[in-house]
Amino acid sequence: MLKRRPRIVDVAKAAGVSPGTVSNVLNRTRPVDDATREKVLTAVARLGYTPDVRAQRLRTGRAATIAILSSMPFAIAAGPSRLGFLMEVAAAAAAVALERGVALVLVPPVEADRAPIEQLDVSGVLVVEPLADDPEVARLRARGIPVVSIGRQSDAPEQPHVDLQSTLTARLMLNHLRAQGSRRTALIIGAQSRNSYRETEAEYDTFIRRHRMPKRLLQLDETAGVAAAHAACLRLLTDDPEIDALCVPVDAFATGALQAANELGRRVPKSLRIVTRYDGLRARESRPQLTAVNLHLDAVAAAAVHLLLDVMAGTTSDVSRTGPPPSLIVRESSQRFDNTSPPG
Amino acid sequence: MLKRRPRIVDVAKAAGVSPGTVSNVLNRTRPVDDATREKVLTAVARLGYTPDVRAQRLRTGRAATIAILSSMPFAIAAGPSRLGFLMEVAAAAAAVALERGVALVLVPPVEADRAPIEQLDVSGVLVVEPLADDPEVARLRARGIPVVSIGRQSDAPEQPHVDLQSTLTARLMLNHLRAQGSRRTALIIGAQSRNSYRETEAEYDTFIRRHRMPKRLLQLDETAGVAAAHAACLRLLTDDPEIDALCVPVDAFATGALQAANELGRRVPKSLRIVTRYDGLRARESRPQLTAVNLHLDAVAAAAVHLLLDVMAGTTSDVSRTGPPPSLIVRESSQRFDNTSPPG
DNA sequence: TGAATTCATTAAATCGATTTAATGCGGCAA
DNA sequence: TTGCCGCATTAAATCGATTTAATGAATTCA
Repeated sequence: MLKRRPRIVDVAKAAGVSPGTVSNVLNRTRPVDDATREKVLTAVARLGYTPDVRAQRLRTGRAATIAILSSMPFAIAAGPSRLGFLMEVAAAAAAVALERGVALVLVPPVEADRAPIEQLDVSGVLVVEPLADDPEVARLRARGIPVVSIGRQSDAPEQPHVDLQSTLTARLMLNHLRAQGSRRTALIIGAQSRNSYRETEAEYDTFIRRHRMPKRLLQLDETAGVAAAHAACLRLLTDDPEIDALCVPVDAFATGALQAANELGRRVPKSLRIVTRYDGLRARESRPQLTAVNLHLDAVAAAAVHLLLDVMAGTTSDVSRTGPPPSLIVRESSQRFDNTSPPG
Repeated sequence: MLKRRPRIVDVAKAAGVSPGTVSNVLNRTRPVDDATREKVLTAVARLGYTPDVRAQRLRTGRAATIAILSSMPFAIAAGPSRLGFLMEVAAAAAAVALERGVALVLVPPVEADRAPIEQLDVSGVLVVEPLADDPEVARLRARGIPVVSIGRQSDAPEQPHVDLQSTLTARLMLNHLRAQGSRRTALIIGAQSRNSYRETEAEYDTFIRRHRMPKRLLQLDETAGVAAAHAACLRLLTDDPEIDALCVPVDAFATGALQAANELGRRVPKSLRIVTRYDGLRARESRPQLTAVNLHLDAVAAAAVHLLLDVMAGTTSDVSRTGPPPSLIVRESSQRFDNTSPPG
C-alpha cells in the first residue's frame, strides 16, 4: 500500500480547513487561531506531510541552487589527485550553503572550452580566482546571474567578492624569506591576468626597491603546469646563481621549481629557499615540505556564500568582504640553514 | 531598461504560435512543421529565452540534479583539512555528471542529526560507503529517490552499487605485509557495520587461519577518530609486543596507530609495519609515508554516476558494477627493514 | 462528393504550493 | 437596529512550464 505522498489539500481536508490556512500555519505568514493551528499541525504530523519544494520554489521564486566554479586551468586547479584549492573551498562552501537551505553544485574545471554552466539552472555563482576579463564571469553577468568571486577581480571593482588579501600574503612571504637570510629573491607567478598575481607583483616591486634587489620575475603559462616551471627555473637559476630565494605562489610551479633546484644541486633550504601560497597536498607532500600560507579558506568560503546569498536577496550592497588575515606556516623549505629541522 | 526575463508565452506571442508549440519545438516531443519551428527558434534566440527550471521541475517532476553524500562521521570523512575520500569521489563524479548534463550537489557530512537532504531537490543520490542499515539511505528510498552506493551496502543486496572490492583490497594489504616479513598482523577497523569492514574482517579471518596467526582485532568507534586509535593501539601493542604489522584501512586510525608506535619506541617499518587503504593526504603526509591502496576512485565515481543515471532512466537492471581492480602503492611504512628507501 | 483519417496546432488542464481578494461573522459605536 | 470595523478563514488567482484533449485544415479513400 504505497500511497502517493500527501499534498497540502490532503492535509487541509483532514484538518477540515482550506489549503491557504495550512500554508499560513506552516509559514506563519498570517495569524491563525490556536485551535485551528492545532488541528492543522496534528493532521500534518499524522499524514507525514512535507511540502513539495518544487512547487514552493515556482511560487516563491526562491533560489534552489548556487554553483561554484573554477576558471583555473585543469592542470593547476585539479592536479594529480584532483584535490586542491577549489575542492577545499567547495567543501566549506557546501556546508555553509546547506545551512542556509540552498544546494551547492560543483562545477569542476573541465578541459573543454565551452562552458557547461550554460546548461545548469543555478541562481548564483561563486567563482574562484577569476581572470581580470574572465569570459565565464562576463557571460554569467550578461545572463543576469549574480556572481561573487573569491579573490578580487582586477578589472571589475564593482564585482562583489571576498578579498584574498594577496598584497598582505605577498608581504608575508617576501618578508619571511628576507628574515631567514635571503638577499636575492625571485618571483614566479602566472602569466594570466589574475588579481592575486598583480597584487603580488606590485608588492614584490615595492619589496625589491626597498631592499635594492634586482628584479627577477618569471611569468609562466598556468596551463603548462609543473613542466613549465621546471624548465624556466633551470634557466633562471643558471643565469643568475646568486638568487637565494624563490617566492612561488602557485603550488604547481613550486613543485617544478623544487625539481629544478634538485637537478642543479641546489639544496633546499640550505642554498635556496622556497615558499608557496596554497597550503595543499603539494606543499606537504614535497620534500622538503614547503612553507606556505594559511589563507583560512573555510572562513573565506563561508563569507563568500553569505555574500552571494545576500546579494541574491538584495539585502546588501557590499562589494567586498574579508576573512581573517592570512598567516604563515613555516616549514623546512624556508628555514635558516642553521636550523633545518622543524621545532618541537 | 532591465526587463523581466521572457516566459514561454512571450516567445509564443513573438512567433505567432501557442505556448504548447514552443514547448514542442524545444523538447521535440511531437512533430512540428519546419516553417513554424524556424519561427519559434528565431523568436527564442531574439528574446534570449531560457525555460524556468522551477516550473519545468514542478510540471515534469524531474530535476536534472543528483547529490553525493557521505554518511561517514565528520571526524573521519572530512578531517582537519576537509579533503579526503568524499571530495575526491565528488570531484570525479561532478565532472562525469556534467558531461551527462546533470548537476552534482555536494552534501558534505554535517554534524547536525537531521538530514538536510530533505530540503534538497534532487532526483538521485550517490551515497559513499553507507552503513548496513543506513537510516539516510532508508529515508531516501522511502521517498522513492533512486540511490546508488559507492561500496556495497551489506544488508541491502538489491541496492544498486559500485563495488569497492574490499575483499580483494584486504587480501592485497594482508599478503603484502606477510611478503614483507611480518608474522603477526593485527587488524584495526571501525565498529560500525560497514560492508568494507565486514569483508575485510572475513578476509582477515581466512588469512590468519591459513597462516596460523592469533586473531588480533580492534573495532573502534569511527567518531572518536585519531585519538581512539592512538589509545587503543597503545594498549594493543603493549599487551602483545609480538605484533609486527598493523592493517589499518581507515586512514585516521592509521595516523593514531603511528603515533602510538612512535610513543612506544617501535620504529616503522623496522619493527612494525603499517598499511592503510585510502591513499589520501594522511597517507602521504605522515612520516614515514604510508603504504596504501589505489582504489581508482575516479573510475569508481564515473561508474557510479553512470549507474545512477541509468537507474533513474530505467534503462538498466544492473545491481552491481565495478571499477578496475585495486592495486597496492608501496611506501616506506611497510618496507622490509633491509630496504628502507623507496626504489629510485 | 462525402466520410474517414491524418496531421499540425491550439485551448485548456495540470503540477502543488503561496498569496491576494473575497467572504462571513462577531463586536462595537452611533 | 443599522452600519462599520476587525478578524479568521476561504475561494480563487498565480507562478511558468508540460501534456492532454479538442480543433480545424488538408488529405485519402470509397
